[in-house]
Amino acid sequence: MEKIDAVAALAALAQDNRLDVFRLLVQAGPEGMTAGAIAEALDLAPNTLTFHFDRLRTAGLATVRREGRSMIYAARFETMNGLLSFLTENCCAGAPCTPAASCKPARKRVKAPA
Amino acid sequence: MEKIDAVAALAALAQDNRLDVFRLLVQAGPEGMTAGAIAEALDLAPNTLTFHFDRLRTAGLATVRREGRSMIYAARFETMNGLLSFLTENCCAGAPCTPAASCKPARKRVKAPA
DNA sequence: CTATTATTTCGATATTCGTTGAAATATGGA
DNA sequence: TCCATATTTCAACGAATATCGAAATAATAG
Repeated sequence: MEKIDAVAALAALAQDNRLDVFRLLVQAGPEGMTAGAIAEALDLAPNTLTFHFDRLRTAGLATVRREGRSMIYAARFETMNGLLSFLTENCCAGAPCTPAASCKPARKRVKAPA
Repeated sequence: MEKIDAVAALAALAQDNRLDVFRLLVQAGPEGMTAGAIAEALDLAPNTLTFHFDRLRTAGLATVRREGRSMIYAARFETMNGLLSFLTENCCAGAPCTPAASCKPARKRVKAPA
């Protein structure tokens, strides 16, 4: 990950509500979560939430897909992984630290088949 | 590390010049570096630099000490370590990921004895 | 088509941010 | 003491940020 992308990802996560959103997306796993469910869980106005989603997407930390009337957002673990690698490398500055952080999706949540 | 501290640390690192400053501090190791040396290395105005140092210090990512006319700034690896732990935990959401990132100071730079 | 639900877009606003220039402060040297 | 060096403080400024209310858009149900 390039420095410019790391800064973008850091900035995306450096906000209270947005960090909560991302945490929720991480917990939701690759399946993702509807904007409405997140709005309800965090008690955020839908337009405010859209603003935060845009930030996360621009930083490469989230993806969207439409499903019926709902927009389903999901975390991009790959980018988070890249950020952790960047920070670990730049924190340890060439010294042989721990192998580097790694980020994998939470266990796939089993949903009742629709 | 609490969420509020993580947000503070993320925000402190989420800025181009400030991230450069921190990277430089990390490379300098526990010995630290004078404000002037950093200003020269990054071509930043001294007052701008003071502003960024304040942010890093408030976030717990740097410390200062005076030495003669110079102020010597050093990275707080402990806080960086805490941030990496926080992100790793909140990224993997309970799933057994890699042991967690760890951040140790870079090898002590051997300076020619004054 | 009309109404309802889910989300986004737009405009406004208060706040915070990063940078600058000028002046102040602190330390050490002549 | 007077001067140079190193850094901070202060005031100002434009730009970006986070939030809100109102209106617009997309999709489905009736």
